[in-house]
Amino acid sequence: MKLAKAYQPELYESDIYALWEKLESFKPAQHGDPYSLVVPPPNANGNLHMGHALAFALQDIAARYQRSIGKSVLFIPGADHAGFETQVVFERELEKKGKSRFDYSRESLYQQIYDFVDNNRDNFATQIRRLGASVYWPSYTFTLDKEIVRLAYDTFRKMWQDSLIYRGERLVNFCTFHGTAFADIEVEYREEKGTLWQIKYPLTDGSGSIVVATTRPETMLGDTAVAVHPQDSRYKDIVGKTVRLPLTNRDIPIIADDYVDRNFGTGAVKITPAHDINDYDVGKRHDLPFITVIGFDGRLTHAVPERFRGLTVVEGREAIVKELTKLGLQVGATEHIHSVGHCYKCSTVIEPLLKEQWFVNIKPLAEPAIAELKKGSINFLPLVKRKQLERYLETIRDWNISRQIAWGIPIPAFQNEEDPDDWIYDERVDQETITVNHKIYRRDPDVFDTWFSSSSWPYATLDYPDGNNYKRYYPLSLMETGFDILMPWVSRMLMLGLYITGQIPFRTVYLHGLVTDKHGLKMSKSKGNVVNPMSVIDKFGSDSLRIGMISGQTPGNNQPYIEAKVIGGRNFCNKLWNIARFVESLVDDFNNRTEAKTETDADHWILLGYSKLLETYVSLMDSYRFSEAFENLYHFIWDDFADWYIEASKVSPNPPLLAALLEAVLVLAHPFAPFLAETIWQTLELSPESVLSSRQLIRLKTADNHKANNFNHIKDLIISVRSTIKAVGAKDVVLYIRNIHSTPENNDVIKRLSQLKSVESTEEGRGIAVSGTSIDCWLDIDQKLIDNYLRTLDIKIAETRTNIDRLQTRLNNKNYVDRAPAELVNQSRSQLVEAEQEMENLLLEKQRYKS
RNA sequence: GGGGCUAUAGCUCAGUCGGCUAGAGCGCAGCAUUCACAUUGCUGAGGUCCAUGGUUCGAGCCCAUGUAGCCCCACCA
Repeated sequence: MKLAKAYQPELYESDIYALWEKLESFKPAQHGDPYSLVVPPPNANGNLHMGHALAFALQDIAARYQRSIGKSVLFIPGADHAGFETQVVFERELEKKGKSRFDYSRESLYQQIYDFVDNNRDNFATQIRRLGASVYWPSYTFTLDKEIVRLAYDTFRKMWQDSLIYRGERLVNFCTFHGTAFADIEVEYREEKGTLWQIKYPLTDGSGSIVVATTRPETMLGDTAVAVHPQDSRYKDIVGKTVRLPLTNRDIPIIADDYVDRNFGTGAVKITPAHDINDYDVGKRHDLPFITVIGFDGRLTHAVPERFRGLTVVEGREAIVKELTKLGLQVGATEHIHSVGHCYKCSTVIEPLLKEQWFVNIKPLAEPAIAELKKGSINFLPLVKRKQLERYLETIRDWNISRQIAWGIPIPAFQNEEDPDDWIYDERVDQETITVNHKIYRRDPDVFDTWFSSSSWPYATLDYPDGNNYKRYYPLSLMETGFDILMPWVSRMLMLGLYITGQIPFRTVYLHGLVTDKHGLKMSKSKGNVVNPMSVIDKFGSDSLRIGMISGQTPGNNQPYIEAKVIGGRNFCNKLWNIARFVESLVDDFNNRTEAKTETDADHWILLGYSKLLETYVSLMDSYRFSEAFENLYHFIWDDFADWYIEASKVSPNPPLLAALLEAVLVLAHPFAPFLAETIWQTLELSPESVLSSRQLIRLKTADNHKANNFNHIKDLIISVRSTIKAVGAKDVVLYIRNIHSTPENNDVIKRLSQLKSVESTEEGRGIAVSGTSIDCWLDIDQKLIDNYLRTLDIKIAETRTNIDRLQTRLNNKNYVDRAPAELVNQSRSQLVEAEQEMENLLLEKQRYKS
């Protein structure tokens, strides 16, 4: 089969992926050291975005590279039910039909969302295939798969038995629009302008009053104390007295607590234990009553005077301030900037509300994780993220794992109808009530936080505890994910991994940054700056997208999506394609070719280049420096192979060597351009038994360094000649080259690549001397151009002088000579000798033309 | 309030152990054109490595301070 003139990815990509699947190319090899990685499961309901394109590129490059060095690679794909996220998406669908989640039972809602996600699954898997991800599909895992649910239950039960789970009425972050609680980390804080009101609370005994400062007057109806600082002399005498809470007939105590900041506001704080996290702590310390005045619907409750009941928080605030003002109790209002928590989906202000929830006592889990981090047993890229994670774990609060949504794993806990404190663990979650010991228990309607189950991902996907995969591939070699989920996900995987398996869950964590638009702004639908990876593939091909994403990429930094980089990738693919076409034109049968012999200087030079490349490539790939590895490969293929070696080949072709080089280079390129490399491999029918994707790195024969270096001199000469010809504006020039440097074949290369009229061997110099090369040679240029030549000569003389001065200054510095490594000093010395020689030649040359 | 990141060519970014003339891609200027490839080739211009101070024989890199932009965490009633 012949290669077409230009690479058209759309003609090949889907066939190539199908071929890989048919041949089970991504099935882990029987032999070889294990290397494992798991896709951080994208939301099963959605389309992949640019962040996924980057993540899959990085992961797949790692996987393919590791296969090429003989590892047994297990690369596991998966999808996340993404509880709350997905329910929100589904609710929007319902909304379009004029329905809401309240129209259905929890079971029905679950089933509908399940079907909805199931319908989208093909779409999702197709996109992963289009990205070329070399995942092993039979190991595909979904976060609601039986085994995953099983593990979530086992984990919950183990924690229950270890007394790490407790149920408590705590303040939770509650979104009154979505009707569910969130973990601390899910709340989005924003700086906002608010008002700080000063409100006078009269003392019950009529002996005066105390003024408190608050941004939330509506919660005063739930106040159960006023707090001042114990050392605050202003209030010393009234601590222990009570105040009559305005708008109510309750008397509440004035207490002393050093939580209070004397310098803020009036130094007196109203304490509302049921609606503020700090007040909650104060309330606990002082054993105050908890009065809930805001309900889960975001409206004032029955605990407030009738005229305020049912008002929203905002309405209540207005009404209360109005009434206080009328009573003369509102004695000040100043603008105040503070940060307010919002629901990250709907922006509703998060209310801290008292709610019974399941919590994980996190300290015992965090401590071993911190210890592992400190030991450095996990390699972080970038390293700085390790410290950040450590700090996060040191201050982490207990983890609320209940969510009040339908889409998720039901919590396997039941409550005694008679005794609310009697909770039992039971997995019969398909039943609303169960009977145990003649007592009726009612199922907790809540589901687990998504992170609770997805944090078991590293071992759950490996069939913990009995699976062979677990035994062979745990801990994972690599966890590649976005740095935005370092805290919510990576931290929890680490804690759970240690807790359940007793081992770290992964050896290396690679964190990529956010893919922004070209101006560095976050991509979002509302800004209209979203680029869809699938349309990029349509336009430029999958490999081009991949190369565009990883070139210049480093871990931990955001990176803009730049189309020019994708185009650069496309051009590279085209270059490699055309190299293959050139080689194809010289080789009849790739499988029955004679062994490559090394003949010309160019042959030795390219072989030496390849072996250097191979060494650099392996060391960079091993340390996850993909961008640099690719850059080296890119320049070898484009500059060395195409621009020099192939050009030289046109003078004296060595087809077997060209074929061997092409083959070798395709193996190195395939992690970066898998579709292209495989297409060439298949089309040229290289090693027909195996696809490229299971081919290991190829070591070529060694080169003669002396001959290779000879070609370097030829290269320098050609560059100098080109540059000189251009500078003086000559055409059709003859080059004379001294006999000892000359071989007929190199002369032909020089002639061709410098576009000379001819190259002739000579004993004596004729014409102008070519500088910047160690080969003695002369260009026979037209006398009329001598002035131009002298000008370029002067420029060169000036440059050389600068160089000599710099080297001399350095060598005159006694400290340098004494303290710098001898190797370096010697290098400087020989550089100086060289430069001086060059100067001498240049001056002589100038002298020749002076008259 | 605590912690962190970033600042290098017109643009987007690399730069590992500090090593001497700081790189890439794109863009720009000029030249080339039936040749594997115009998705091309060749030649070239373009930098106070944010600022100041320090350490060092030597600093883009290490230390200190500052400036600008960004992020994370946590509490501000």
